[in-house]
Amino acid sequence: MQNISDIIEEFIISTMGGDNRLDLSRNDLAGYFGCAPSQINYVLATRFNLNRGYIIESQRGGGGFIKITRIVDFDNNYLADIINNRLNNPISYKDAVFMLEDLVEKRFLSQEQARTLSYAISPKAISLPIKGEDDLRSRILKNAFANIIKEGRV
Amino acid sequence: MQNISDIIEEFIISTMGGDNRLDLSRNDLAGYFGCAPSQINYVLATRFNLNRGYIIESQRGGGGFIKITRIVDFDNNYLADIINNRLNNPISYKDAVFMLEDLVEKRFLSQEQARTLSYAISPKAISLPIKGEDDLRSRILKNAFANIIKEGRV
DNA sequence: ATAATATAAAGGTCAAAGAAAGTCAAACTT
DNA sequence: AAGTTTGACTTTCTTTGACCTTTATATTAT
Repeated sequence: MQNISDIIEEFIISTMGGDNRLDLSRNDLAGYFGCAPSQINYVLATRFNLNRGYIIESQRGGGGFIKITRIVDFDNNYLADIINNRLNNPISYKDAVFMLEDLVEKRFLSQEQARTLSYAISPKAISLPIKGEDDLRSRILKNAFANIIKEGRV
Repeated sequence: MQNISDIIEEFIISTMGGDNRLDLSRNDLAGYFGCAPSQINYVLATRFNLNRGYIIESQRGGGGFIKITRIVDFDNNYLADIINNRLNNPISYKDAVFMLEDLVEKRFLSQEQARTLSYAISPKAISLPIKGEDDLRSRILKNAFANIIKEGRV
């Protein structure tokens, strides 16, 4: 049986229009899917976070809302942030795959590059006898990105 | 009497459709055959591993699954031979680069795939605090090649 | 009319429980 | 000896619920 989080994720993505934004009510959405409201937070935290190229804003109280925005613009800042910040920390396989997909959409990587890298950093490929797989993964990606920048091509 | 592992193996193979893929639930399958769940892992590890031309993906937790994919034409593929033989042993960076170039020349890899992989397996990317860099390198390539062959059929 | 207070209407957090799959070594077969 | 079977323990991911914080609106007091 498929889990609810995946279903909610799909729903959000398919509901998000061409403007890459979506306003929603946490309680309504939870009601619609018959789940606990905090489940929505779980989905947002695991699927619509920065690694995946999303920003969440929200407001509490009467008339409260949750706003999801897909980051569309790709510039040196975005890339620098990835290389200098996010990839200086360990990264899980799942997060890394979403990061790669995000970078394909933003035209920094080709599909082929992203796929090839995803094979190279999969748990099957790099699982270690010691702790540190997520750390190794970010080093591999960091090095690959640096070289791809050096190539100076799309 | 045939052992249960063989029976499960046959079941999996015969259940796998023309698309050479199968999604299964470890617990359900174990329940169906009245064996320990870990028996399924044993069957997968001994019969559906990379050396035999299969790729396993899985997820834990609610809605978890195990996905088996058969790499078609695995047996008569030059890459597959490399996977089965050379890449079961450690490989240095230099040797790996030669191997990649060779595979590009023989048209098993694109330039871009080879370049991307060379970034991922460079000493800078994967140097380890412990011994084992060359071993890690062959595992990365092995996994990447297997997945690239798998792509090729689609 | 204004300021202070109360109430209701959101969303947020966190930890415990649940649901899978993974690991590993001991025991068992052949 | 090699291959198989089992089960206890671990890890990962998801779901739920109790409790918390913030904000808007309604009510009350001055």
